[in-house]
Amino acid sequence: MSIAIKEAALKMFSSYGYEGTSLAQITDEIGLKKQSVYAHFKGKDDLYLQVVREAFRTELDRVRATISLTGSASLQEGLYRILRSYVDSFQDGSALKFYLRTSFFPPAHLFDEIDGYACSHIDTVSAMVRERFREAAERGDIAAEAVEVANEAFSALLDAICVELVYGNVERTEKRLKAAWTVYWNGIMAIGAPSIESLG
Amino acid sequence: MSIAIKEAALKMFSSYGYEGTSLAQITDEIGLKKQSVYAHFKGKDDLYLQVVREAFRTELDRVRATISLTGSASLQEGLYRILRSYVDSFQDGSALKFYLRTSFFPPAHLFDEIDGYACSHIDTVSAMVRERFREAAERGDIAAEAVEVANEAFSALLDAICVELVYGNVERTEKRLKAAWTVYWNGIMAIGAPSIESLG
DNA sequence: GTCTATACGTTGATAGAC
DNA sequence: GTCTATCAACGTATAGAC
Repeated sequence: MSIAIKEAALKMFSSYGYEGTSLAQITDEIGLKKQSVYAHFKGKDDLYLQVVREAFRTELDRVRATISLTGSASLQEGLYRILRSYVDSFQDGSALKFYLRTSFFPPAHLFDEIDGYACSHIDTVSAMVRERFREAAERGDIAAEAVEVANEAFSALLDAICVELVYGNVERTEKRLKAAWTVYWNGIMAIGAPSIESLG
Repeated sequence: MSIAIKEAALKMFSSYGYEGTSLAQITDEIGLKKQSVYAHFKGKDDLYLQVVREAFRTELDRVRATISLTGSASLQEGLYRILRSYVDSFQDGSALKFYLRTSFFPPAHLFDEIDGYACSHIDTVSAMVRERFREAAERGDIAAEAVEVANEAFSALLDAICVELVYGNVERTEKRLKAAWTVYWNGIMAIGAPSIESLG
């Protein structure tokens, strides 16, 4: 039952936020009375933070698995598959949706704790992706001097996809992904390459 | 006094959200009692929606003025100045900060109205920027076939900058802007140009 | 573990004196 | 227009029967 509460909480919190979700709304989802929450959690904050920790863990595992699967693919294919995985895994009740909302606008009194988790998550993901760029540079697929810029720009691209997911819908996100990816890939291939103008 | 209430409301709402901000918190900011709000507004929703409308208007005016000022600049210079203006204008009590929060996660019972404003805002900004791309294509500064893709990717870049503003800080945003802009500009210049590989 | 009953603070909102 | 007083509703949280 404790996991049913956390599942319902994840769903409601990611749709309505911490302050916008009451314990009654959560328990109504699974046909329970709000008082029963206190048999499993110390209170609302405890429930929320447990959901935070599990969702962040789940989300990191998902990203790690996705990146791991791209090990044998080309850089181009691998990066694109990573981006696509975000679109594919975003839905109601998903750890990704909750992660995005709570990272962007955490409840003020829990900011420090959540910000710690969020920064750690971002750094870890960035480090894993950077490793892909490094390997690609070693193979000569991209310029060595492009690694840091490409990695930073990739995290920006990732955020842009996430924004469209929380803000718009899947169709709009597909369109954005297509355009931004084209520009991004052309852009990192041009770094360290002979410039267009000097060839003109 | 009515504008003082709206200023305080803008600040609190953008930091703590609709549900996370009480009328008492707003009036405390300016040494007023919460009951006095009802002499100027019908209620919390009325206050919030008036703040929404004014902030969206202010933000659109700001963007329009910025883009207008880039009329004589090159595409490269103009686009970069637009991006920079977001970084420069983001601060506590700014219409931009409020706009971002309420657009991303509006209170559920006001979703339809706010979503309407937000979509209108995005479409208007996108149209203004598209005009810059169109002019650049006419001058031959970019490929004609690049206009739509460049515009869509630019709005993605813009969102990525905004995410870093609400999420991180100005320094991190500067770093991201530098990297993402380099990749973006290289990327749109490569569209319609002879590919790197075909020159190798 | 879940329920009913209850406590208690805070919320948005109204009435009326000044 | 701002204040004090007051309200009903809802929030989190606790106590105790089953």
